[in-house]
Amino acid sequence: MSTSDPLLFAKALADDTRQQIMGLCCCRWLSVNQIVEKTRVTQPTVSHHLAVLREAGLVNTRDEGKQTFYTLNQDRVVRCCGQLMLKFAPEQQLTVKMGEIIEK
Amino acid sequence: MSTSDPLLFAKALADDTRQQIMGLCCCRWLSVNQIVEKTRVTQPTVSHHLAVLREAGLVNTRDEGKQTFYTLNQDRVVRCCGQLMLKFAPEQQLTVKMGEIIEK
DNA sequence: TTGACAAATAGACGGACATCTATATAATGT
DNA sequence: ACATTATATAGATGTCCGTCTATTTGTCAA
Repeated sequence: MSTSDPLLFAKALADDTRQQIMGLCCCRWLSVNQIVEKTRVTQPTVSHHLAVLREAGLVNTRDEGKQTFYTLNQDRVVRCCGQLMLKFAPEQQLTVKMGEIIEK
Repeated sequence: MSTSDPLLFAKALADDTRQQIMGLCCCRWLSVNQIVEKTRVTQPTVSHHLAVLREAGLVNTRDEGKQTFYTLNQDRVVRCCGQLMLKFAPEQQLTVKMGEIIEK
């Protein structure tokens, strides 16, 4: 799962519900049911989206009894974005520009 | 075109042909026909993909007589990736990690 | 072991989209 | 004006994918 395929990454992000789930799982662990409660889709649909995110390496999982908890893999987000920028913005002064973006 | 919508950005990237076109237009200006020659799809298909990239602000255009030249908007790639990281990797030390990614 | 709950899987369905052919629009040269 | 070339647009078609219902798998408690 260390190969950061830009296409796989982009496809995983290319859905509204999935980005919503990513936002929910950012900085915290949530069970599938907790995610279902916070979205407008059914449990199987959430499971489906979590599978897509898992295959893209974008979430970490932790089993606990009957429940499975998910959290966003922030490190992977950074590495995938980094890959994208290396590929599609090779002429840019990345460290400088990133500094600007982070500050404002 | 300054609103960097993460979903629009991801959808624009979520296609193999489109990423291929982005790679071709990276660091140089190409006419539509030149792009067609370097891909395996027809001219209308290339025009369609260029329209998607244009609507996402990912390409710049220059008209010259009959031809239209396209080039990748690297600055926007950086800003969109920056937005994604701010949204989905808020706990990461971005400047540090980006440094690591750029070096290796 | 049975019942209840959590999550994953299977299968169906509808809409979104990538691609094509055909045609329109626009610019240039004869 | 007409022919030619470059690009965009229209419309059709097939495939992918997001969503649902129904069911299965797995875990825990009584």
